[in-house]
Amino acid sequence: MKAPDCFNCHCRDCTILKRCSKEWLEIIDKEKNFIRCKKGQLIIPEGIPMSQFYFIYQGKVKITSVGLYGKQQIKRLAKEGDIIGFRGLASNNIFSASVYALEDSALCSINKDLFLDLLQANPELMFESLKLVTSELVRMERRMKNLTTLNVREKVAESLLYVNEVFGNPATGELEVCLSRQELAEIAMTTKEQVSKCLSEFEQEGKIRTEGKKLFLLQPDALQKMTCD
Amino acid sequence: MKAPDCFNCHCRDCTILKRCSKEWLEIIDKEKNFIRCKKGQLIIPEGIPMSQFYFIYQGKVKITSVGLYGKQQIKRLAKEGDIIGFRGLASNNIFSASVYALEDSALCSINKDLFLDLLQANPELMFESLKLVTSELVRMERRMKNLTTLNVREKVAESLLYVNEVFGNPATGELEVCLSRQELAEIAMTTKEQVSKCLSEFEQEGKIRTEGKKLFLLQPDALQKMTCD
DNA sequence: CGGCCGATTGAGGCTTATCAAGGCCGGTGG
DNA sequence: CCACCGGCCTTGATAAGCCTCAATCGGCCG
Repeated sequence: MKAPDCFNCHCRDCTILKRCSKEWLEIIDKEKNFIRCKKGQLIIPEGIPMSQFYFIYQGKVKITSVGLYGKQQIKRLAKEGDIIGFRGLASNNIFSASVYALEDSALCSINKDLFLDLLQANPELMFESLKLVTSELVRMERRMKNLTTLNVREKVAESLLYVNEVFGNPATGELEVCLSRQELAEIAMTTKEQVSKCLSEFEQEGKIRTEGKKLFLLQPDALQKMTCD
Repeated sequence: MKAPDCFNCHCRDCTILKRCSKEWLEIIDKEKNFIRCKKGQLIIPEGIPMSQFYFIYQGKVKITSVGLYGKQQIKRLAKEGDIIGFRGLASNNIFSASVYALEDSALCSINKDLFLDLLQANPELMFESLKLVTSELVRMERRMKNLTTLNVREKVAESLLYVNEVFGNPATGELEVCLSRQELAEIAMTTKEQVSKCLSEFEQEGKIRTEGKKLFLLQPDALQKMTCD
């Protein structure tokens, strides 16, 4: 696959490109890097200085970080059109998480300084970015509340809803992503065994359906009722 | 106490006023509301539409929200100069938390629309707001990681550090705020009994010192080492 | 001085993590 | 084509950590 051009990008409608003048599009198109990666591959390692902004051109990724005793946590899931790098705007420039490809993916990146220039030159984009970061903050606080007050069963339900929010097919209820039990556990902050048991229960209760590796949410409302909001 | 005027406010150096032109200061001064409240009082109730931005003029507050089964959680602590209301920028306009005064306090508020106008008219303020919200997001993610991966003892340590970050006196190590064991538990997401036990341990180990209702951090580094970062 | 509220400390029980055994594929090689 | 292997998933037993409950203590205020 060769690097796409920004003018005809299928992500033209995303937060950033949508609000760029022709001149800025040209600059970005010229300056951008293009990165391809295979399923499972580490794209950005934890701990490096955050000098780039990344845009997911294609595919799905997970953003993880590792805590005490090597305990893994999946902080966020992202897909085509999403942006990675805003957290670098806070004083600390070190990237505090790793990004892995959940399937074959492709990303574009531009230098952080270039993005900052673009922000300054484009008030509308700045405002959109503020709203974007704010809504991430709100979502993070909701997840925090769920993960710290709910029991295991409820946390697994909440996590399924989160995965559905990002990767779910509203028509079929299918979670169109391949996550292992271990990965679901790292979203729900529990163990793979507990996830397994909860999924079995949910299936018996008719709330979800499994079909090989596929997962369908049959009664998202029933899951919703188990969580806080 | 009568309403202060914005030109001579002791918070003139805060995020907002610092970046206001004289004209805007006049408008804000004229449009602002001034609210006083006693210790323990509910200032903003959960669930109301978010139509105002609040600035803490004086005092200390806690921002709490209640989860399933009435379980309380303290999401954030704030003090003089801090701003409450950015979360209203996300699509959902409902305020998802309550604000209580931890001591006698005073707040100024302005209409959300006025603040939005001010933002649009002032790119520098917009950018500062973006950085502010981003750093809140980063801090929230760090707390989330701590509260979901650490054991009780470590969570209590982390919570003491958080309180210290907001209300701590760097010179003496004193946490200059009066929080009950129950409130500390709602920060650490555990029970008041566990907090009590951990504090006793920490004191025996020389990490903290209690003096009546006062709390001093003697070895913040030792507490730090127990957490993730 | 008595009563009340919050803090402390200990005992018991519940939830959840850990460990272990067995099952179900998908891939590989004979 | 089939046997074998390895990885992941499932399920049950066990153990540890934490919450809940209860009793006691201590300070504060009337």
